[in-house]
Amino acid sequence: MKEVRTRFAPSPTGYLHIGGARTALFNWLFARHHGGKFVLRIEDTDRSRSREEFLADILDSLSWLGLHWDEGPYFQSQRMELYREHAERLLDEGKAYRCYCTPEELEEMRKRALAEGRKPKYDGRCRYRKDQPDLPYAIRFKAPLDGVTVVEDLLRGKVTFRNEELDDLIIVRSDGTPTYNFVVVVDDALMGITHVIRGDDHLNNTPRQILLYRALGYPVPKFAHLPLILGTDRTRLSKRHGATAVSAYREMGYLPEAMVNYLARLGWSYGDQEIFSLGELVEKFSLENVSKSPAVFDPEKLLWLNAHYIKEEPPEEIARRLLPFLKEEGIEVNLGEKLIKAVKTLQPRAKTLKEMASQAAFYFRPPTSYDQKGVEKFFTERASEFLERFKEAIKGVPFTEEALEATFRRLCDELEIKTKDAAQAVRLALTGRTVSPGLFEVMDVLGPEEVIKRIELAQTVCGRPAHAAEADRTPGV
RNA sequence: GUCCCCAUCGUCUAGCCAGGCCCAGGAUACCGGCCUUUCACGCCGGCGACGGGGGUUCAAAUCCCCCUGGGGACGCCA
Repeated sequence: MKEVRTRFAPSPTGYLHIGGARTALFNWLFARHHGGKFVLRIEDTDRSRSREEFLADILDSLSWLGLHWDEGPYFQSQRMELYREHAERLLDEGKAYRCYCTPEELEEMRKRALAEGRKPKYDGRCRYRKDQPDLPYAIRFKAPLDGVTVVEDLLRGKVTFRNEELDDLIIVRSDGTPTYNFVVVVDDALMGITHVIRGDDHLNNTPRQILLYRALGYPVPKFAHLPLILGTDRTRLSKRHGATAVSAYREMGYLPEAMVNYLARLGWSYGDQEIFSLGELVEKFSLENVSKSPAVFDPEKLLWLNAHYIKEEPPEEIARRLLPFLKEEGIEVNLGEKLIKAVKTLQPRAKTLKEMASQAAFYFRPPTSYDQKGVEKFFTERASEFLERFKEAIKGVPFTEEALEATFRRLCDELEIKTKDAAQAVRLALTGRTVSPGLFEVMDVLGPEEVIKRIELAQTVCGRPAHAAEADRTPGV
């Protein structure tokens, strides 16, 4: 059997978005699953809208997701000669013709057709034209006027189009540049693409493309049209629905593993399984299990998967990826033992790396203020006494979670203070907040000197009800 | 408007092709409980769907038809 070759062909007119990423993923998975090749091609024939910045974003995002291409990127802008030759050939063979209609005229015809409730369609007025006026012209493909064209879709089966529904599409613009439906055929044919896997929005283009393959004498590849990804309002996912760029999720602290896993399950399934690694996806992916109906993008489920991978991956790895997010928080640390320990305490608590960075901040700088409600509730005189005794007590025990907890509990009994109240006072002293990872793991990360230092700092505000009204102020004043 | 595609919990989906094992399973979200030094995690439980109507059949979520609904396409964009 012939080697499977798939491609992803984005146009650099926008960031790589969720939908494009899923198309890329499915193509990549299909090729990998069948031991074939995945080709990257950049469709930059629209020179005015293409931008370098978008190209970089697409390449970076694909790499970030782990979707490495075996060939390319090819650039259509560098293949113009090829398209010109093909167009010329069709012209010579009488399979295409010059059209002198102006865009304005065509626009006019379209409007009228729509207004009269007809399908807007070129009437072919230049098709039989014999003269060749000295005017700018576009080149149109001469499509059959009757009969049908059948698309054999791997997902949907036979889809039949009546040729009379199709019109003579423009393959070369009056400025000499080729159009999408034409270049895509030339390129897919020349690049030996065996399976064209793309969005449902291309299904209507497919019969025209098949006609072009035939006219050009190239073999027709297999097609599979994926259902579109929709926003919550059930219209095609777009910027209006919030963040849609893959890079935006990366910046928000999502892991590529979570994104890939989510994208894979959006329109594809494998029984009841929810969690898949890339390798597992390669092994299990099949077009047969791709659903035919459009799917609504659900950020909540993506978030859940992200939280899952944050919990599951090795702390060292998470710590490494956390670094840039810490930097954004103004925290410059190296990938040391303290960071890794801190990450361990945060793994079950953070849903994104960004969130984790913010939660981790207190490990690296002492509180500059204390949660106001917490101060009122927990920085009582009793707590003040407890802090003093606890501070002294821990100096005499080994600094391990177990020993610290034992000491803590003993002291609670002795001073007849509820563990909850004591714990919250200590938590507030150490972190400045009423919410944090477990007390003793926090202490373990901070180390004895820092713990004592922070308790002493807290003692300057704890147990001074007169000042409670202005709580949340800078401690030590 | 015309053409094309689609139709199971709010959402992602299993089941459908090879009808009975499905008064429909999983996940997420939400609600409740347990665990507990806070918050999470985790565990347990709950809520929640076969769009409607006709057929075919002993039997239909599963097969057929119609309706409805949703989406997409109709560019000298890709």
